Amino acid sequence: MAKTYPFKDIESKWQKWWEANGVYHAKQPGDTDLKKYYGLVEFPYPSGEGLHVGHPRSYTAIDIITRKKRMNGFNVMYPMGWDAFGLPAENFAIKKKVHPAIVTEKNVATFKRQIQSLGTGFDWSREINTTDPAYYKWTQWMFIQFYESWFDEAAQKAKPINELHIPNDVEEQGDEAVKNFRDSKRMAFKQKTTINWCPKCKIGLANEEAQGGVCERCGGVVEKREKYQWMLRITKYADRLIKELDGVDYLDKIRTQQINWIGRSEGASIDFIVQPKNPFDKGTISGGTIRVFTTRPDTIFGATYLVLSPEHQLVSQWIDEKLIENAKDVQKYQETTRKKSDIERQENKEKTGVELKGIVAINPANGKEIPVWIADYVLAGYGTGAIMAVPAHDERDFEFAKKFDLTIIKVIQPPALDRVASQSLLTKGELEPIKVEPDCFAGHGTAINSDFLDGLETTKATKKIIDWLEKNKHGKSEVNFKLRDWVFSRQRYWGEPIPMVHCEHCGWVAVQDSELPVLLPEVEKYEPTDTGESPLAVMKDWVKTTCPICGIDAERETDTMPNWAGSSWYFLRYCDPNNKEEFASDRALRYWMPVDLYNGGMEHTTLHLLYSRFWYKVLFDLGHIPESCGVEPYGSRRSHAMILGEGGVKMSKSKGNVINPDDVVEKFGADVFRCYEMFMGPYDMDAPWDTNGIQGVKRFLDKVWSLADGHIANNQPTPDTESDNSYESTLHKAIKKVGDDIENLHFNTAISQLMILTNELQKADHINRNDFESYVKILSPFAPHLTEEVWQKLGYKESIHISSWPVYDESKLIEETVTVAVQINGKVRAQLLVPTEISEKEIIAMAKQDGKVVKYLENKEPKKEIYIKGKILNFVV
RNA sequence: GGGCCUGUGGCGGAAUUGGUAUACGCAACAGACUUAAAAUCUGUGGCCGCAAGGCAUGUGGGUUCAACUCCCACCAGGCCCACCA
Repeated sequence: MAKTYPFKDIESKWQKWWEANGVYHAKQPGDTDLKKYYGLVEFPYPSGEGLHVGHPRSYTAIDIITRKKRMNGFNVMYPMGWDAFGLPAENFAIKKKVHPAIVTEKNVATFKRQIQSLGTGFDWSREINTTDPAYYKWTQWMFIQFYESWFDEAAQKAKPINELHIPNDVEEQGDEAVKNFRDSKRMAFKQKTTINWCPKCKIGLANEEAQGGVCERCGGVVEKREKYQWMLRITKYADRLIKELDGVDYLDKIRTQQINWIGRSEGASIDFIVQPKNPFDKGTISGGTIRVFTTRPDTIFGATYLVLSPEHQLVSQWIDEKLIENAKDVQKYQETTRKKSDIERQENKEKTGVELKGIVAINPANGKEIPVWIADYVLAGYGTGAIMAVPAHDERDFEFAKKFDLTIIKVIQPPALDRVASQSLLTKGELEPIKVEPDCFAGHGTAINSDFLDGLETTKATKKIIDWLEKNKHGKSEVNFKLRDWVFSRQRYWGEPIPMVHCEHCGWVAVQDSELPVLLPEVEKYEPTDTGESPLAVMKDWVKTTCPICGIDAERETDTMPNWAGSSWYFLRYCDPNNKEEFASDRALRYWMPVDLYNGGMEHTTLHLLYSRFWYKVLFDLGHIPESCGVEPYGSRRSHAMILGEGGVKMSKSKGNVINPDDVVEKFGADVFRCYEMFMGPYDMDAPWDTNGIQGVKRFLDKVWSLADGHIANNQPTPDTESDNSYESTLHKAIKKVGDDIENLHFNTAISQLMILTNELQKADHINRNDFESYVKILSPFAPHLTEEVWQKLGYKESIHISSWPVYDESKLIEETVTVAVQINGKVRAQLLVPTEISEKEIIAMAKQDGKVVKYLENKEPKKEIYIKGKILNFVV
């Protein structure tokens, strides 16, 4: 009587029925009194490769959770859409001369067909696409909100630019000064930054196209080039992006990765006065001040030289002022650094540098004159782009000092020794403590002695020296971040046009709201131009426009937005996807936000997750998101893992081990596919694909099918309530465990419990109708098609997926008898089958009668008797 | 170099607060049905040993009546960041 689950006849039938009946369509506030549940998976980039078997793993996982929530009585929203701007479509367009929009449309159709064949309960009435002008209109509108706002440090929030107070001295300098002041504060601003430039292809590359410092297209080495780019001031939110994580439930590793990426470090900025070395010039020409950042100001007595990054502004300035004696060497070094690729920097960490001859810096603490160098181990982009080198307490400085034979002064201060660097240097025996000689303080103002910090532990010493620096105006305490501002320009075609106009007279001006969206024009060539400008730059008709303020001829911005733009706010659009007046109504946002559960890959933890949190906070601060939604968009964040090829290696075309979801669905059906992906291992861990493993899951569902078949065949018309059944405790245990496991994303153990229950039910000669229905219900999130078919065969006209989740009976979880293991000195020696409620006294007495126990006790009286109810009885002799 | 994670049978993996290690599934073996095979069903199964018993959760220590679980040190593998002062 073995029957195979006939998925081919069943699955597409129910998929159509569900869609036609709107089973998964979420109701808007006002149409329902139910509480909401918003489950979200990262929307895919519809690549030409089609769906990967990794996609369904997370789609199914969140599908299972949202199905259960719906059965628990929530108004569930589980939407899906397309993050469809991006490089692959554009590169394909360049190669094959097909419009990216056409390629994208085709890919979306494929993805949608594939996802729909899986029976995932997405609300397709809310489908969105980032390349749809009706969508990117709002992406552009939001960019303008960034442009029209500034960050108020005191209030720690973004505010409209017209609330920016203009200081009197700026106001006195006239309109131009006021305008510049405003522009310098905007959340979106244009700035010169370095981009990756491929000299062979003559194009600017995105970071992801220039991985490892090599051009993705030609394999050539990528150079750095300076270009004006639109930037978003995410660094202003660095503190809040860390602090406000406290209010959300993120997986620990996601939280720490975000915090590390932002990279907050506390320390001090210290000013070193620079002077010409020649004593005759002293006092006549001033070299200015070099500001450095350090996390260890307490080691200042060991600072024996300064290092600037080769790109440091002051270097060129000094050359112009003819202060540098070896200007030629210095310029040569600057040039080599500029040409150095990231690869070279990474592979060769050998220290290089050039001394700036002709100038010296004064250590403000002890007044000593120290040399100034430039070296590429100091990064222009971090801190002030300059450091005080303390070779005795920093390994990099130490290496550098050894190589160029610079002074190394060990600060005699025990607390400094706890630093890993100095410790390892000391144990290597390479460092002899050197006491600073008193005569080197001579001549330079407010010098103090290094005894100043003696005996203080690091934190106290740091505080004391900062106080001293502040009092004497040599520096101040400062916090620095690794996080950089967000480079928002791309010289590409397939992205949202940045809605800005440049006017000779008014400067940069935002396009008026009524003119949005700024549509992507049709172009003939998708290649970026030789000058590194966007392909849009050659569209003279499109570029030419008039200034929204003064009306004279003006030009459009030709750069487009990065991929990350559309995905920074898509979860807001789902709340109200067809709204033509706003990106979403207040009412819809108040009801749906924040997202209850957001799932995505670890690879998006640092970029997408951070960007979208930032984007949301700015909109929130500006009042575009209701207060009641809170400052964070995602209430909880979880992460899926990868599905590997057979044998545990990454799936790739070149290895030929790619599994196509279509083939799996064709051969086994969607329910088997879903259950298999949930059963293969813990959800948050990588798991290899196993063709045999899927066979086992198929057997399981076949078993369920024939069980149901048998049950329905001798189905009673009315529900019976017979309750003396052997499977009962297993059933109630399963209701509890499957429910708990779903909430905790432990899908693999939920399925194993369902297998155990199925095996048990198979042995039973009679199953009560109520019990059988509970069984089908708890299976339904995993195998939605099969269970729907069974459900309707049981006579129901409504979907099983809107039925209610069964409740387990606590009293039925407890079995009447249990097996207790009896241990002697922690080793199991006997098993006793006893009534669950047996008392400690009784079981001890019983155990002592047991032959094996008697043997191992060897007539000795136990020193200790430990009984853990229903589990273990341990005799210690 | 820094951060995070993982080591349990032939394989994927279970083990809720420390309480019978190896659930569930795969593969394997034996049997039933069949002319035969597939499918299905029943059974066996950590390792050594005839057995009694002993040894087993990467390695070595520790805490405990009791450790996959907690602590310390180490080894192996993976991922991310990487000259971040």
